[in-house]
Amino acid sequence: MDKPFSVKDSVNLPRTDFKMQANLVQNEPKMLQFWESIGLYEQILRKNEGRPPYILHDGPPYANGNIHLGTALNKVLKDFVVKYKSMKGFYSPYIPGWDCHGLPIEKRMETELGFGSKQMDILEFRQHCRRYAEKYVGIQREQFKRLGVFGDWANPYLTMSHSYESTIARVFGDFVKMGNVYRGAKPVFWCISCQTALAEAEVEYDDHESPSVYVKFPAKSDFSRVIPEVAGKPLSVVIWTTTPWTLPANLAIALHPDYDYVAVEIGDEVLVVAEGLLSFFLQDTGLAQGVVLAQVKGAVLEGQICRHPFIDRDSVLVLADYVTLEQGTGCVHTAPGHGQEDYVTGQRYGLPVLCPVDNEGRFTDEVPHWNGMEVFAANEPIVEHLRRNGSLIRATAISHSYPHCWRCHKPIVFRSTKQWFIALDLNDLRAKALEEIKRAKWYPEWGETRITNMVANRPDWCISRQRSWGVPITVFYCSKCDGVLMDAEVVAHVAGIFEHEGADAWYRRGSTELLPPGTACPQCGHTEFDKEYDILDVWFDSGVSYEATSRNRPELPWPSDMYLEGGDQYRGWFHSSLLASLGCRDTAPYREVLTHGWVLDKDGLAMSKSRGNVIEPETVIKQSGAEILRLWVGSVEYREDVRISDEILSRLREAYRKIRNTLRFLLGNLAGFNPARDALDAAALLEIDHWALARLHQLLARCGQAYDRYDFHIIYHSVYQFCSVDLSAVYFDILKDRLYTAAADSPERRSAQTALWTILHHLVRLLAPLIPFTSEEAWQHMRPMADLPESVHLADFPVPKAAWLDERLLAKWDRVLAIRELVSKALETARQEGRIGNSLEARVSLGASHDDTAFLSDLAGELRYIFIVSGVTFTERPGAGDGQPEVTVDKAPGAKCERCWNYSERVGTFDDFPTVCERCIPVVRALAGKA
RNA sequence: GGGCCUAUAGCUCAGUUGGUUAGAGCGCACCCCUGAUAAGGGUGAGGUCGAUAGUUCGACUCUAUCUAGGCCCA
Repeated sequence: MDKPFSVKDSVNLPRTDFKMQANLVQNEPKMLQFWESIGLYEQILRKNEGRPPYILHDGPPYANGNIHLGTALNKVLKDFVVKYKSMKGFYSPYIPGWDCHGLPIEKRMETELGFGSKQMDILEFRQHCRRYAEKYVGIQREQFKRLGVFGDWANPYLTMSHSYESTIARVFGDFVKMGNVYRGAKPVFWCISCQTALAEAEVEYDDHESPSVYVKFPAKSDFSRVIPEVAGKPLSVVIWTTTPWTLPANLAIALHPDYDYVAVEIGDEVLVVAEGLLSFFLQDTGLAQGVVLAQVKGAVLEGQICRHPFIDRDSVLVLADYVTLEQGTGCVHTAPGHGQEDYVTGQRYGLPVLCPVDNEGRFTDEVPHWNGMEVFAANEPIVEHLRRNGSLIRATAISHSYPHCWRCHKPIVFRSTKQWFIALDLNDLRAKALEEIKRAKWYPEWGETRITNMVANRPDWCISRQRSWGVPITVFYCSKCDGVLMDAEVVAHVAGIFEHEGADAWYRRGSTELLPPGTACPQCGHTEFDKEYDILDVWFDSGVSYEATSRNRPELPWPSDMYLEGGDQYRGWFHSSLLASLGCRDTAPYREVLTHGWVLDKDGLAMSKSRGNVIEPETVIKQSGAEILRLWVGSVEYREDVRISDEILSRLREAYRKIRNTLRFLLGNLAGFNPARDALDAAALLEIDHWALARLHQLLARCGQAYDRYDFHIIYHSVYQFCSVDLSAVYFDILKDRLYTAAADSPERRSAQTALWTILHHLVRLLAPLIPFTSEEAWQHMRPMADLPESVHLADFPVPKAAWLDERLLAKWDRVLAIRELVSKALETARQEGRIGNSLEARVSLGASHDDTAFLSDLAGELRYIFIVSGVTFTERPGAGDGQPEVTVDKAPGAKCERCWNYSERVGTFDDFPTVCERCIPVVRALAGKA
C-alpha cells in the first residue's frame, strides 16, 4: 500500500546530488583524474584539429624551487586564454616549458656538493645540475597541473634537452652569420682568490677598511678658456677614491653636468671641486680656507684635460649623471676597466678599457713601479708614491660596505675581461627590433613605450658567462696563433652534434672531434684548436624558446599569437625573445604581448621572506582549493599589481559559494526535466522567464567581449552580480512559488524550467575557463538530462541568441523592479512595526499616477507573485508621481494555504482539501487522483 | 638617480571625449524566513575619489609637484 497522499509533500522541491559543500580540496584531485582518464587535453585538440590555430607560447619558469603566487597567477591567466580559445574552436595546443640552465642551479649544486666541485669533472657537475633541474621540473609540473591548467604536460620543452640545446647553438650561429657577434672587454666582479668571475648574485657586501685618499690631477689643457679667473695660476682637479690601486687605470674624471664646481685658491694653487662639497672637502682634508675664484657648471668643463698624477698619460674631464654630492669632491676618478659605471662612461667617450690586472689580481707589466704586486697590497706604496710626488692632499682610512666573494668571503675586484657580445647597431638589428615592437600589439598599451625605451637605449648584449651549466659559445681558438675561429658553418656543424648528444658533447669531445674535418685556422693555417669555455647567457637560451619549440612541431606556426608574462619580462624574456628571433627569423616571435602585475600583500607591499608576508599557492590550495585561487585570478585587474590576503580569499570563498549555490538551485529545479522533451519555444515562455533570458543575453554579450579583451575580472564581477541580484534576489525568489506549487509538468513550470536550463547550460560554459572544476562538476550533473559532450571543456563557448533579447521587455522590467523596490521598502517598514513577518502575510495596495496605473494594470494578475505577497490592488491617485506610487501594506485576509503559503479567503472552502487554496486545489486533486 | 606603472567606500571593481547630490556587488549593522537551510530574502549605514597647487564657468577625470607603493635599470 502506498503512503497516504500528503498535501505537504505535493510540492516540487529542488532535488540534486550536486552538493552544497564543494569540498574542493578533496574533490579537485578526483576531477583531475577524471580528465586524465578521458584524455581530455588530447580530445580538445582533436576537436579543433584543422581549425584556425591560436598559439599562446609559454614563457619558461626557472626549474628551481616551488611555484609561488606570481607563477600561479601567470599560469592560470594563460589557462584562461587557452581554455577560452579552445572553446571558441581555435586549435590551441599549450606546450609548457622550463628554463633549466643557469647560475641559481649551479650555485645550489656548488653548495650541495661543496666548493670542491670546482675540481670535479665538468661533465659530472653538469650531470648533477641536470638531475636537479629534472627534479624541479617534475615538482612544478605537478603543482601546475594541480591548478587545473591544461597542456601537453607529458611533452614540455626544456632548455636543457638535446634538441633545444642544438637550437640555441644554431641561433648563435645565425648571429655569427649575420656578423653581429664580437669579442670585447667588459668589467666584471672578479675574485682574485678563487680566480673566477662572479655574478651579481654571488657577491656579498660586508664592511671593509679601505684607504680614503684625495688626489690632485694637474691641469694640462688651458682651463682659463672656460674659467678666465684662473688664468696663469697652477690648477688641479681633485678626486677622491677608496681604491688607490685602480689609479694606474685612470683615464678620466667624471663631473655632474648640472652641479656647480668651484675653483678655489688655497695657498699658491687652485683646486677644482664641487661647490656642494667644498666645506666638507676642506674639513675632511684639513686644508686652510681658500678663496673662491670662480664657479661654473660641470658641463662647462667637459673635454678639459688633466695629467695623470704618476703616469705620463692624459685624464679627460667627462660628464656623468651618477655623480653625487654625498662624499668626495664631486670629481669622480674614472677607470673604465675597473667599474661598471666607469665602463659605460668610457664607452660613451670612446675611451679604451684599460685593465692592467691579471687573473691573480697582480699588476701586469703595464704598471711601471708595482708590476707583479697584488693590487690590495699595492694601495700603500701607491699612496706613498703620491705623497712623495706631491699629488696627495690627504690619506686616511675608511670603513665602508665593500663587495666580497660568497665562497671565500675575501674582498673582490672589478676587472675587465674579454666577453662575447651581440652588436645591436650592426646590420640594423636595433632598428629592426624597434620596428617589430611597433608591429606587435602590447597590452596594456604602455608596454610598448616601456620596451621601446629599453631596446632603444640598451648597450650591446653581453652573451658570455664564465660558467659551466649552460650551452657553450661554440667558437675555437687556434692553438698556434691564438686567432679566433668563429664561423657560421662550424657552429652549424657543432649544433648538429648537439642535436644528438646535447651540449655535453662540447666537454666530452676534443676540438678535432667537434670541428668539421679539415678545418684550418684562417689566419695561420694551423689545424689544432682550443675550445671556448664560456657559456651563453641563459636569456639567450629562453630567448629562442619559440624557435626551439615550433621547429619540430609543424602544428605550431611562426610567429605565435601571444606571450603572456609578468611586467619584469620587458627586460627579460619579451626582450631576449625579440632579439633572438631577429637572429633566426627576422621577425618577432609574437603578435601580441600581454603582461600581468606583481602579487603584493594586503597593504600593497611586495612579498618577501624578511617581511614575513609571503602567501604560498600551496597553502591556498590546501585550505581552499585551486578553484578559489583561480577565482582570485579571475577577480582582479591583473594588468596592474594585484593584492592577496586572508580577507580577500575569504571573500572569494563566499563568492564561490554564491555561484555554486546558484548552480545548485538551477540543477535542483531541473530534476526530471528533459530539455528535448519538455522545453518550450522562446515564444511560449512567460514574460518574466523571457526577461531572465534577456538578462542572460546581456551577460553573455558582455562576457564574450570581456574574454576577447582578456578582461577576466569583468566576467567574474558580471557573473557574480548576475547570480546574486538577477537570479537569487529577483528571479529565483519570484520563481519559487511557481516551481514548487504548479503541477510538475504544467506549462507554467515548464516555462520556468526552460529558462533555468538555458541559464544553466550557458552559465556553466561561460565559467568553464575560469572555474573548470566546478563547471565540470555541474556539467556532469547535466549530462543525464541531455545529449552533451563528455566534458564541458569539449563544449562550444556560449553565444547569446538574438531571439532572447527584447529591449522593450528589459525597459519594462526595469520599471517593474523599481516599483518592486518601493514595495520592499514598505514591507520592511511593516515588518519593523511587527505587522508582518514573511511578505506573503501581506497585501499591498498601490496608489499610482495615471501612467503607472495603466502600466500596472497590464501586469495585474502577476504583480502579487512578482512582489511575493498574497495580494495586490491598485488605484489611480492623481497626487502620486510617475514611478513613485504610494504603497500601503496591510495584513492579507483569509488563511494561509498549507501548500503554497499564500493567504487566501478561499482556504477552508474545499471539503476534500480544507487546508488548501483555490490555486492549489486542482493540482492537489490531480495528484491525489493519480495516487 | 632613470624608464614604465599604480593610488575611487572595510574588500574586489565600474566611472564613457572634464558637466547635476561619485556607482555596483560583496562584507558590515538591524530585521524576516525556515520548502536553495553550514542556504534564502529585506532595509540601512559607509567615500573631503592618496596630498597640495594650478588650468577651467566647472575636475575623480587635464597639468605640475609631493607622498606611499610596484617592476626594471643604475
